Amino acid sequence: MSTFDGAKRLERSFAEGDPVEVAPQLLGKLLQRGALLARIVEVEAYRDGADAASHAYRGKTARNATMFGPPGHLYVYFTYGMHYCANIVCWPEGHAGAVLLRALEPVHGLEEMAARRFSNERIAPAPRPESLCSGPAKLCQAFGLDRGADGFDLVSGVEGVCLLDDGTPPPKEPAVGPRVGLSASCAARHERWRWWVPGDANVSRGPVAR
DNA sequence: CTTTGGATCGTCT
DNA sequence: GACGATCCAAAGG
Repeated sequence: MSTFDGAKRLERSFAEGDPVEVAPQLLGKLLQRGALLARIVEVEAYRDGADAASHAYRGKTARNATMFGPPGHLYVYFTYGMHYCANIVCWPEGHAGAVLLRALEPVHGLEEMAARRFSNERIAPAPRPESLCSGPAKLCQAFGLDRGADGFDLVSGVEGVCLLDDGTPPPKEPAVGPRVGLSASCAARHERWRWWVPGDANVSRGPVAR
């Protein structure tokens, strides 16, 4: 598990706090898996029993158990019958919270990402780089993350996936807005707990994207 | 350009 | 039995 270009692993303490505080700080950090490397450009925060949009809202279950575990681990869930989404677990063990990775800027391994995203068929023309990781399910597909990756430790990186810091600071003034995909009846749909790098081409296309 | 509908199944009511 | 922390292709302006 080699790091990249002198980038350093994130400390576990980085994820020990409130996901609403941690999320914007993750903008600019790197996700690595083998030769794959990409920079985080869009995130959302999810809390616990006080956040009606969170998987942890109604307590611990088999699906969301990782959210209640120690910080700095990967929480991957299956949704819509065909997609996976990846989160970074926050808060100390026993307290559930996470940051959803919504979009990444591909840095290395674009061809491998494209191969996972667009299996078989067309090798050329090469897909636009912004089509590889510009959504929570897209980035999971590009990185090959599924329920088998749930619980991976992103700090030690022992399972082959880790978070790195190459010194790039988060934006001083990140763009902010409401979270994407919440139903009209969700009590927490107005919370502005989505952050992204202003103007980044890899940010997901949502109702109020960009 | 924007809008719509289909795919597809684990999870919780 | 209903509903997703989604994506894509196709249809409509």
